[in-house]
Amino acid sequence: MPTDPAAPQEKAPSRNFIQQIIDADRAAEKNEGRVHTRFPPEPNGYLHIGHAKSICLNYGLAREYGGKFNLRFDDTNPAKEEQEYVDSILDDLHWLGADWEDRLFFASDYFDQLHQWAVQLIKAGKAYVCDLDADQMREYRGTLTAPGKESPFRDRSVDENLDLFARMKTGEFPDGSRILRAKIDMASPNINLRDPVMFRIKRAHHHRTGDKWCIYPSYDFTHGQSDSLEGITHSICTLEFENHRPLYDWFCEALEIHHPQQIEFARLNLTYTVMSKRKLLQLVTEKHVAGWDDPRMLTLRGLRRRGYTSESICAFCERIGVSKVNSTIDMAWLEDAIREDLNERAPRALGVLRPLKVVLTNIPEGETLEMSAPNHPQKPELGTRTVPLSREIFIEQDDFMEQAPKKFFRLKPSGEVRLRAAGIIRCDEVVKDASGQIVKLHCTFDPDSSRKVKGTIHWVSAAHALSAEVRLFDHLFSCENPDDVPEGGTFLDNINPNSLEILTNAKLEPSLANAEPGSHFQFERSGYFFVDPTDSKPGRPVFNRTATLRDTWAKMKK
RNA sequence: UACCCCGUAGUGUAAUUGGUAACACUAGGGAUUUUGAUUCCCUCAUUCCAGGUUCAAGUCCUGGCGGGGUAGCCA
Repeated sequence: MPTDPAAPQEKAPSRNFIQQIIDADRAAEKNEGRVHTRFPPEPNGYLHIGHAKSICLNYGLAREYGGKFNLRFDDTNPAKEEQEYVDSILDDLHWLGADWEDRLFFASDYFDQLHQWAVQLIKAGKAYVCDLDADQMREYRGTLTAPGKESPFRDRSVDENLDLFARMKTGEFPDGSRILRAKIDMASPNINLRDPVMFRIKRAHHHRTGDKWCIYPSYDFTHGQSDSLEGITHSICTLEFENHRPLYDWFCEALEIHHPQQIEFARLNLTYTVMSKRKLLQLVTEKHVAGWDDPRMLTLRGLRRRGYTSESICAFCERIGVSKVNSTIDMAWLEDAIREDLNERAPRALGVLRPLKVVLTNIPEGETLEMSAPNHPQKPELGTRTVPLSREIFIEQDDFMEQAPKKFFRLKPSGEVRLRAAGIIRCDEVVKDASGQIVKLHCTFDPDSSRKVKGTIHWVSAAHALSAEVRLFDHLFSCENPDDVPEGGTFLDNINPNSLEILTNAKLEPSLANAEPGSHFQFERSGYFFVDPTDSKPGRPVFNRTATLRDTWAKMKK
């Protein structure tokens, strides 16, 4: 049917507040209509899902408006930064799919320019060298409710400031003995404007500039200028920098340079996890997890190893939106995003996590039947594969109940159930050991599966099964907000002791022996699994459970 | 007790800039199903509170209340 151009159009997709700002800027032809964003990580840790939100936002905006996107490392504090982090961030960004083309920058590239600008501000009487030490600085700064007082060094002459700053640079003074400050307003209600630090003396080896410098610019004296130098139009950061914006603006104006607009949005919070670098680091260093790429960690490396795809993470970031409201997203949204992606792309397989042996008494010993199973029920074009069936098979322990409730559609004594892609079995006998534990089931197999049966279960032929290690993960914390602890407690008290379960005796269909590390499968009725890229060996894959399938039965039991 | 930001279903994001609350996820129902999966339907808010302006307020004004941020020579 031809579309009628006069017909009411689909409602315009809603615009978030940043898009609205950019729309307005472009309408006013600000920056000649250009859009240029950037992602500015400090290389002092690994990227996590919260960074992904920022990356998708910045990169997405640049693409949407046909603009540019830069990657810039904010490396102004050599004491905390390392090349290792630079490398991992580069790698994670590539994986995520962000493309900065040839625009990879480092704030440390601008140290000379920043130094020059500092001299310029000194000459303009807008910056001075202060001899107060850190404790004195704090005293003079005042408090949230009380104004600060001016430093006794505030009115030094330009020449003296120039001389002192030059000597700071040449290394004449010890660390912390002097500092270069902007001369703004010690009584400002915004503490960031109470003569903030521009350059500090710090003898530390920088991962890029080595020992060239012993003075380093502060964040506030670096960030806006770096944006400016790169022609950034919209400098997007998180809410805690709101109070820094007046200072960002002050430096751009005092220096009379291109003035990007800082825009703040709410950082991502998720239930059942922590997001701060400090806490993630603590989890790693105190060995509550195996490392930065532990599949339970919401670092990009952790998610990647867990089996999350970059597409699912971007879809998630798209779905959560962006605003200035402090909010906490339900972890279920992340799980939903990966299920949605993997449901499409993951080929199906049969895998029994906790095996229970079943003897199909009417199949002769040594005989192997070849069953044909679809690789994807909704995508016949993905074809089928052969799954062997023989006298002894494994089924999931949960799929048999001796005393079954009425709604239990699986196997029970004298009951029938369908074996996926095979046939129907009837449970004739429950075999137990001396202690009453169920050892195995005796069933009869009916290859005619045209009959209607309530339940269908997965299975694996015992003689052909691949025994594999399967790792199951749960939330790292057992409550929605791990930081919600009684007096004297810490977030570590809320660690979920059962967040990792390793199954060493899972039974998988034999085709999985050749599963490629880094590939995804759905074990039918169970979940999505990822072949661990670092621990798998040829012929001996290790599977990480990325996510379970939705399970309405499990919910009914509650 | 200072300044700044923010309050819309359980969660998150919208609402053509003053025109009668939408979308997604969750939850609860139902249909289909050789995965209790997928898919598909249905149900769930008078927008923090109180005044005010207006024919009309989630949107504007005033005053409350609530949440968050800020006192590194961290970013």
